[in-house]
Amino acid sequence: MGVKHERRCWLVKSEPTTFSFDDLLAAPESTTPWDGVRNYQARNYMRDDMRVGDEVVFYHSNATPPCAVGLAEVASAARPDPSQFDADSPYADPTSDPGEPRWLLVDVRALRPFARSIPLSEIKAHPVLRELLVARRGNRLSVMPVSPEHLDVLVALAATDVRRSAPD
DNA sequence: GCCAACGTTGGC
DNA sequence: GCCAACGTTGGC
Repeated sequence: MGVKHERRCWLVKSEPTTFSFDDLLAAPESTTPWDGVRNYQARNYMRDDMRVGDEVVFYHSNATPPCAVGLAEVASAARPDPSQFDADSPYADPTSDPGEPRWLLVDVRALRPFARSIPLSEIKAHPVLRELLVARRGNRLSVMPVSPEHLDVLVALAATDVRRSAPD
């Protein structure tokens, strides 16, 4: 028997007015290069820890309400982010050395939208999900780890109908 | 639009 | 190496 890889799970943020989960679903192969990450910690997660097939929660930031909207997966290993060398890109970094690019990206592929989106308010109020990094005050990472246990809770919650406040 | 939190920059 | 200034993120 081969050695079983431990699951690694992630959450990525995107502003839906810039790039939404629907945009990802509509992209060729439902896949896009996750470019523009300009934070060292987020870059290091992509470079050192992300593997093809890792599950990814897609989160809409700066949305009304901010919420987790669907499931995606890592679809490539980390590679240089071309936008850092594109002078016309808002993500251009003229100080990055093409021989040793500073910024990396991975491809992200949409798997399926959640049956219902889970708003941040519900994540914060949830006894387990409140531990998520995205629920922590002041957190600004655009790529962050999520434990498999937390991801499972979130996915199960997102598969349910909106909870009724009273039985019929 | 406001502002708290955070990362980065640069003077010293 | 410290830290104030600044820019950005992102919830509200």
